[in-house]
Amino acid sequence: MPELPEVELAAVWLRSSLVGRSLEDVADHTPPNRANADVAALVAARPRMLSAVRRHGKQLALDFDTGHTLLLHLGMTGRFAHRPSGDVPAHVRFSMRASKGPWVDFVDVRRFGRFTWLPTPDAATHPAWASLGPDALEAAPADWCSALSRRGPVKTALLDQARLAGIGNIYANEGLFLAGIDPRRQAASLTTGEVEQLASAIVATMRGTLSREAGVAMRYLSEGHVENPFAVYGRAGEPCPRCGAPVQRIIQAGRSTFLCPPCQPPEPAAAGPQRATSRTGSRGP
DNA sequence: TAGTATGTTGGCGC
DNA sequence: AGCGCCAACATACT
Repeated sequence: MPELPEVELAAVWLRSSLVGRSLEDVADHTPPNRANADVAALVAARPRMLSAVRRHGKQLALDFDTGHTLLLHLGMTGRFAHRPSGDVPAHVRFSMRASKGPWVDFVDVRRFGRFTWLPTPDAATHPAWASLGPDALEAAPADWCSALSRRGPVKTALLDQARLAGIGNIYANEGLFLAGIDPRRQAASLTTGEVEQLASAIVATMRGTLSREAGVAMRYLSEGHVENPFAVYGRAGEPCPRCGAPVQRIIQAGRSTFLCPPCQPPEPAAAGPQRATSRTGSRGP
């Protein structure tokens, strides 16, 4: 379930499971007909230790003692899980095991996860990292303003990893609802105050997930269904938790958008140009 | 069976 | 050039 909070939890979990411990085994479980050169290179390098795990947005960098780095994106369904022993479950791509520890499996049902094996620890220069905007949990107010100063709907702008890194469909939807902003509004039409409200709503929702799932996420492979913890995401037709009106689902840029129309009204037409002008003017050269 | 799914990317058209 | 839209990627579930 990887957006920024889930990737951060994966990083924390990998650090506590593997970093600094003696690495006993690394195994490639990719089927031969889908062989992956980067996973093969990881195994062939025979690393003895995972030295550090870093995260930026939804990207992970696993630094090994050999000087190599595995860049890893979890895609839609990538996740790590403990396996005490026994048969390798379906959809495991590769596994690592520290001495006296369980196997740590990278599992990816839909196989949208992407790896890149780098010969240096300098992940920051790789395009997958260099092209990312500021991390959503670290971004300053000015970063949010500039990320949302371009054309296009605010919902779509939030999903652009080159503007702000780490926001996915869930947190974009939740943040816009909590801030009372219509996802269809032009990003550049938001006032500075609205941008600040949106930023704090997204950060608060992310921190909520981090604290709620700390120590709970990345459990064993078979887990029961978890209750949807979000206000509007995935709740089309259900009553809005604030006003009771039915949550509406629309499509933007091919992705589902959930909103409560009364709580997220369109921008009043008369105020539009004034707001856009005031913010643009304050950023002048 | 058809529709939908938390992400990214490349191609196409404006 | 830059931007938005959409299909594709692979698989599971309702």
